[in-house]
Amino acid sequence: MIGAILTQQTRWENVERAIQALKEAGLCSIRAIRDASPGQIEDLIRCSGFYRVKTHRLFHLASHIMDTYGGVQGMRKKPTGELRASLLSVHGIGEETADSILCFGLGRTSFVIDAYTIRICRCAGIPGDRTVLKSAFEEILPARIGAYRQAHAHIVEYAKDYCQKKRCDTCLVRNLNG
DNA sequence: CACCAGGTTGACC
DNA sequence: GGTCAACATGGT
Repeated sequence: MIGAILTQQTRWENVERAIQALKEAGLCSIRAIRDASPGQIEDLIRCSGFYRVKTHRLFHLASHIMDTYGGVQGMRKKPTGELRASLLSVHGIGEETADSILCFGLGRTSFVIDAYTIRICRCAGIPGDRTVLKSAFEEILPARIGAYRQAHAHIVEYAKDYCQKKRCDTCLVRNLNG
């Protein structure tokens, strides 16, 4: 969940270092973050960029979870749809981050649609916005969490190698809205 | 030095 | 309802 916030518009390699720093400081948990000082969190996650806004977002998420569910454990028995709406109500958490938390954090079969996925679908001639593509993937994928995680991971890996700026200029799909 | 990165929000037309 | 800058550091 913490990684989902930190990776917003940021390479995962930089996020890993921030998470390692949080762990070494004993602050890599929802409760610990809620009770930490903002300055300390800022220093620890600096290497993941946007450290001030991300610190705020971590606090928003942490206090929301503690206040609403009493902790991460309290989220386990709730239905996925309810959790998703709940997460989306947190300032700084949009659809991708919410699905990322559900899929990779809580093991729910809620497919993550990121900018790469939309871009690749455009390259492949598959139209539709995030909502349409999410439904399409969820109809196709087997209802196993491993399948959801791997499919997303494979798309990101593929995009890094083949859908970067140069190649995408070739297939004219730079504009995600067009 | 220029450009980009798995996103979200709020301001402005 | 669409477009755009802000957020900030690290890598190529």
